[in-house]
Amino acid sequence: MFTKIKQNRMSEDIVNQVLEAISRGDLAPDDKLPSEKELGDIFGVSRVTIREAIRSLEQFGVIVVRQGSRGGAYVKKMDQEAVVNQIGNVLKMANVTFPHLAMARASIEREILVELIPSKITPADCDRLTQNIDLAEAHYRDRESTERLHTNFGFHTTLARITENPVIILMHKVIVDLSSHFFENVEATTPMVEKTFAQHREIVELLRKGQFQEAGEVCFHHIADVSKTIVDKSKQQSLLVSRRI
Amino acid sequence: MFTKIKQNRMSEDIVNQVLEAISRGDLAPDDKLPSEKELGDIFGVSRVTIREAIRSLEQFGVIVVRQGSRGGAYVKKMDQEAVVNQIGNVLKMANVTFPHLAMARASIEREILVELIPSKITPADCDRLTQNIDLAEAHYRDRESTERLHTNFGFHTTLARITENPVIILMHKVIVDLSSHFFENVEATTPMVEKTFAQHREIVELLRKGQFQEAGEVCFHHIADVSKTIVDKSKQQSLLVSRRI
DNA sequence: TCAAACAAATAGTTTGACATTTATATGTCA
DNA sequence: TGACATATAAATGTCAAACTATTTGTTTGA
Repeated sequence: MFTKIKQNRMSEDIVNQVLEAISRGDLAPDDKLPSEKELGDIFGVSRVTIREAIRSLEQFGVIVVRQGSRGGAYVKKMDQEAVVNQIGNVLKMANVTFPHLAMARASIEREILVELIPSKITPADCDRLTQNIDLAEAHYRDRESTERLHTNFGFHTTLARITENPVIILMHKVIVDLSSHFFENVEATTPMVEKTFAQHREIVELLRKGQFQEAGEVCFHHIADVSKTIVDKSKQQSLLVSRRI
Repeated sequence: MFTKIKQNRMSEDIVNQVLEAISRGDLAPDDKLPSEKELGDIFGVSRVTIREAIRSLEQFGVIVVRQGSRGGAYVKKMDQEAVVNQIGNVLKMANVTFPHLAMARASIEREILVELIPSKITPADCDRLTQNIDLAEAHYRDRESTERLHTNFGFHTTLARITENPVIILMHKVIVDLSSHFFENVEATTPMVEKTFAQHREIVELLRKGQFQEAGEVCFHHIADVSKTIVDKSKQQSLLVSRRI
């Protein structure tokens, strides 16, 4: 019926006003907020209060603060990477385990292939995916394992991006980012890596042929497979695969 | 190659130490941090610096601060609701539209039904779903429309919870919460509502019979349908269905 | 021309004071 | 004794003024 009110704290009020200004577009990325002193005059509060508001806004992720002569609080571009990082940070405090992430990822990617991509994908996208696999193989030949890992994830991220659905892209990237840590701590064996390349190629081929349903199945089981391998290997190395991230 | 270092700011250091303490479990939910004065002595900094750290931690969502006699900074329980809220806040600053949310939701729920639920669901779960529909119908008869809406969403949230996968549960709830605002601004017509009840019942029946694939399809199209209705109605009322949330 | 010194602007921090809020203890009166 | 008012104490909330540290632009001098 009634909603609880809580007046208190001027810094909160300032935070809200700034957030709204950004939301409205009155403050655009790279815009500079007035200096702490000026903000104090504008809002009629002391520098201390302004600084507290700035700390909140900074933690919220909407501004960056630089020191020095041309320093100050600058509105941050809320790009994908920033949003993913923020969400990732929040999720780290929840009790999420690798198997949960893996399962979610497998399911989301299947939907990406089966439902979300068909109306969007172009031959150019397929070419880009193929290039990605080629690059990953090159990295593997050159023994650049972290680069290879990164490129491999790039394959899946590219798939997500084809959907042009920011919700899907973001959720997928959050999951991939949080998962990647586990991959980095497991040495990849040759058959494992080559199987990955083969399955990636198979997926692209199916996509080119318009066999989205089949591509989705291959992808689902590909991710389930790889994740199972990671879980097994992690257990051997007694890593905390089932503990929180 | 190299990773950027950025020392500066004692409050940052304090934030990190507190976060780590919480992560380690040295600080559990409902624990009280020392008072600002004491923290100042502990870390060897002034109260102002402590307060800035506290504002960051508060915005991060890991503490709540109460004023007054038994006041202070208390470690917050990072429950599902809190995590969902945090992520929702972040997502509000991204350029997400209702159709994106709806599509993502339809896909995720199909996967929930097809892939994630079958190994988990029990007859008791089905009973709970049926009860939910009954309750929603009761609300509808009593003309309690917001209650009905809330209960209807509860049906889908219950489905997600059956997976026992926190990643899925969280992502789903974030999407539902962000979507709900659009539903609230559209008057529901009788045929629309009754169709929803019918489809919910159909889904439960299919689940009872173990026809998960079919249940998934029904659910997918149910959500797609309802969302399309919302989009159309919103356009009539010239709501910002395609603007950011 | 280049480098060192300087100047200006801005965030980072400290200190000390006072205001406000809230739970609890204390006191007073019926 | 019980209920209500009042005082008290322990927090957070806010302010003001100064000092420090850092960054950047500008001037100066060899």
